[in-house]
Amino acid sequence: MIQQNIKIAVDAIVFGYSNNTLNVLLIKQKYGVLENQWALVGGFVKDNEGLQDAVVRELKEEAGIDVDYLEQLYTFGDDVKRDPRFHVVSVAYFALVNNSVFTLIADTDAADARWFPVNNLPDLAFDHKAIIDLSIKRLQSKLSYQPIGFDLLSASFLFSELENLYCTILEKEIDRRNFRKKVLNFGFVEETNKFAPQKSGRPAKLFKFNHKKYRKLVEDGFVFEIKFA
Amino acid sequence: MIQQNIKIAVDAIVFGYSNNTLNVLLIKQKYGVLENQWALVGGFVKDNEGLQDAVVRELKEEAGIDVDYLEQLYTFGDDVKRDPRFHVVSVAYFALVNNSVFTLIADTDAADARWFPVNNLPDLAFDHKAIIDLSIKRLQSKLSYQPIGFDLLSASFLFSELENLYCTILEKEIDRRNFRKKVLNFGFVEETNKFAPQKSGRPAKLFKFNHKKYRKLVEDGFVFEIKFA
DNA sequence: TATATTTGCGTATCCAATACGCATACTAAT
DNA sequence: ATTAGTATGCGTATTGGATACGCAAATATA
Repeated sequence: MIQQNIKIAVDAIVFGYSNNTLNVLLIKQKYGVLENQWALVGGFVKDNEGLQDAVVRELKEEAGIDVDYLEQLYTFGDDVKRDPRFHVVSVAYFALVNNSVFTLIADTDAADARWFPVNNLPDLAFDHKAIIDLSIKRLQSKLSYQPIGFDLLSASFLFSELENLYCTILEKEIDRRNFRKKVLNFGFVEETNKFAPQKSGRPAKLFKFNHKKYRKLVEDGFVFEIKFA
Repeated sequence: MIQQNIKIAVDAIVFGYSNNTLNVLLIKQKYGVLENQWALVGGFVKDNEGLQDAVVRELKEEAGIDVDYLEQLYTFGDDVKRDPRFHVVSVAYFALVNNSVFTLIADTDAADARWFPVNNLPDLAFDHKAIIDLSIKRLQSKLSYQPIGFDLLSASFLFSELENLYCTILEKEIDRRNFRKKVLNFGFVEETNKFAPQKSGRPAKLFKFNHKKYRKLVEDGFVFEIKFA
């Protein structure tokens, strides 16, 4: 049997969107080496535990949440000193939660969990800042060719919310009217008969993302894509 | 210190292109558990060795090559029994070699190395078949938004070769004339004053991919993209 | 009643992708 | 020689989707 002194960890970069701001979930552990240090949700993989299972477990233990979207991002292990204690390879996962989860984050036994706006992050443990930077790039590019923006909103949402989400995350100006036309043309974003609680201006209909219709379209060869000049 | 009985390995999926065929590099190890079994190039990461360093080392040891393109593909570790002996997480890397490397592969001390056409693979060790399938999908999609096709050809190449490469890998028909127009329009594929050894038909100029020009264009905001109906 | 504000729909324009015609330059066969 | 065959290289017409706008509708507020 091979002798090897490398540990495997997983980390989760969880994004939430609220009030026109993109946020990342960070935790401050109550005990251990990372006490008093903000860090990504994560920890060591257990023997006979799958990687994704490990992430799901850590998300539950440390932040008390289930996420809406989860995919592997990248495995960090080129710098053997990224953890100063010993050689750790970390498999980072990219996760999204919708607005209702966003509002419900609470501290757990293990850690203090909080949302931080991506452009106002505290000092972070290890190379977690670099990992978050990579995730943001991934989120930006994914937004263009996969309908993951909907995972950051509530089940029903306003067009202006969807539009602002794209604007703020991609840091681009987009034409409201052309955006609407294009998205409605896809056919999987449907208007409901409900209206949003009134603010100012003309009352706005609530819309829904029809997952079933989207899957069907993809099966028939549809390729999602949203671009801006 | 944490106790953990998981091993970390790396695997490389190396693609080569020749005679209108996409090939994968496989090895049959001369000793050990994988004797007489075709498998991807790979092995366990050493203590205090970076992941990418490990891949580069294995490629040299087992196949005697340096690759032209290398990037992390995916980390396989959801199935804790993917290696029946013990729990192994494998970080898979995606690699490309150009035509001159392709012709030079030789057996090494460690293993017998051979190219196999992707549509005619032998039985493979572990989950290596699934890993290759994923790589092919990655190659197909990368071809559309990164100029990696050039890494599979010689330094100078015919337009028909580039064209066939796209056709065979993407399994699509494309209009020769429009393809040529589009690629030349990019500005980083330049004609040389050399001609290819004559076959039949009108003599064809050799072309080159100008890396420097490409990088400059990208800096100025150029986004590579090649699509087919 | 006027003003501000946001929503929702429609049309004109333009550019890049597509479809396709055809001359060119060679080899090979008769 | 002449003809057929083959692959290269260049050009133009068409079109469909992205872009740029104009503007009416429906509410709150002053």
